[in-house]
Amino acid sequence: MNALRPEDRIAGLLARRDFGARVVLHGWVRTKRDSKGGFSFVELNDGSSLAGVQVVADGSLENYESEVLHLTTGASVRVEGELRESPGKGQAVEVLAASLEVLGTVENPDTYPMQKKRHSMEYLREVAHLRPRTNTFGAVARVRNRMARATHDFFQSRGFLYVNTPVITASDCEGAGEMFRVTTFDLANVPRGADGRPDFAEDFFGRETSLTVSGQLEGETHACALTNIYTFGPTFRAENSNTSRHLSEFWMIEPEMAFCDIEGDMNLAEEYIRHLFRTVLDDCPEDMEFFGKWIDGTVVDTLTHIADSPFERLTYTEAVELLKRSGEAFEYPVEWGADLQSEHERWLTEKHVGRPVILRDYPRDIKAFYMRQNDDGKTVAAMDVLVPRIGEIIGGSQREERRDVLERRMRETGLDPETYWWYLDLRRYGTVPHAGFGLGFERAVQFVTGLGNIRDVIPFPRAPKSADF
RNA sequence: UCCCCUGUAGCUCAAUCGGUAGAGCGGCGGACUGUUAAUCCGUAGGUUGUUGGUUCGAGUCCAACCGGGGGAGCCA
Repeated sequence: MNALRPEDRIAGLLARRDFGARVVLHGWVRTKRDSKGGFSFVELNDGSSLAGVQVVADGSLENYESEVLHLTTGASVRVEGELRESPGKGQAVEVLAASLEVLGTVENPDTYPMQKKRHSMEYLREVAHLRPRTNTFGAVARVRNRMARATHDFFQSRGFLYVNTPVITASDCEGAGEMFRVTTFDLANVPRGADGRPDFAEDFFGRETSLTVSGQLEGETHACALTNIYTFGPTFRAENSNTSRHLSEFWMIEPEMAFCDIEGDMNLAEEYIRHLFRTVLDDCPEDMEFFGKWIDGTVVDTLTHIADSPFERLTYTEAVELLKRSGEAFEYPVEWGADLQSEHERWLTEKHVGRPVILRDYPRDIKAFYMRQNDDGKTVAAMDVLVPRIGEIIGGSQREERRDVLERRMRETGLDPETYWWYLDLRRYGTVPHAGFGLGFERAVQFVTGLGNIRDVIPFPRAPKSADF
């Protein structure tokens, strides 16, 4: 029994018109409609497309009374039959079963969590092992997959090397939030030094280690040798964030380009996002139409619009001026030097321009140490891509390539240059201007699908107090 | 972590002022029909999140805890 080929899957079958052909198909029952007139309609889905195929099972099947009539949503079957033009509405083709083998019944139909009805997203999250069997989560899985492939296509076609940066890191401060510790210590009996603190020299790696919050610093090492690279891997943040757009474990794409400045960084970010949207619109029209109909009526138009038009670009300073002049009654005042609040970002993307906005040149005091100092002495060459509804989808910057400036900045922000010796070496030996950014993959999927909660665009969401499955 | 809302049947929800726990969907049984979220009739299904408190009496009021949602902060 080999893996099914695309042409043997339901999506392939639905495209065929060679009526009369003998076909074999496999899938899970979505609905069944019986006719005591002697036959049943069994709708099968195998995840290859949103649409399923209607199987006509008539009373002549030897197991019609004993098995077919008792099929319920969720049962798995193998069908052999004939491809026919469908006389019914809603589908062009159907399969008249010559045999219908039940591979797996649903043991307790009254408590099977997936019913032939709409379920709430909150409920489906509690049955994450079965939710991919729904229309919504099947569509999310296909779109997510297509976006992952589009990511590799985009960077590969531009000569970027895919680099795998470590998941376990010893960088104790990457400037991006709380980290999950990695240890093999028996937590009930942690070795301690004379000062009473855990003695990490005794731990597995002989030092304190954590799960990565970003592959950027390691990515820079390869950009400073191979020129253009990107990472695409899991990222972990132990922040106690309870929102619809944060996860404790998420996937991030981080390109890093040598011989590239902040302008090039923004150009690439914009191209990349538009490539993602265009690809999904072109290749997943059925799933996108579904999201438009059931999740968010505006997604298709919004994506089309964004794919076809340039992003708005503003400096942080210009954005602050706009916000101050907006006449909007914000809960938090807008002040140069302070981070923009959610309400400010939303006003900019949703009300002011109505599409993505790239903000650049932020005050250096609210940004990370590695961002390149601008000549004004006050700002750094940082950029954020903000989109309506989600907010920040990309954060990036031109990196500080001047060793003395970088080292000074590290000291100012309380970091010990010693621990970043290898990062500083990149500036010591053949330093080059370089830039990069990080895109939150789930936020991109969330934006594309229109789903309201980021926990519904990753198969098994991890969030504070939530690591089921 | 903070603010607000919320937890009742497998699911989505109702239950007036504190007074016998209800419906739709789903399941099961039947009827009917080339059906499409099929339709119609019948039927089973409950420790009202947990613990404690107030009360003659608590799904309802109070407290703590646990879970869920929305918003904020942190960020991608």
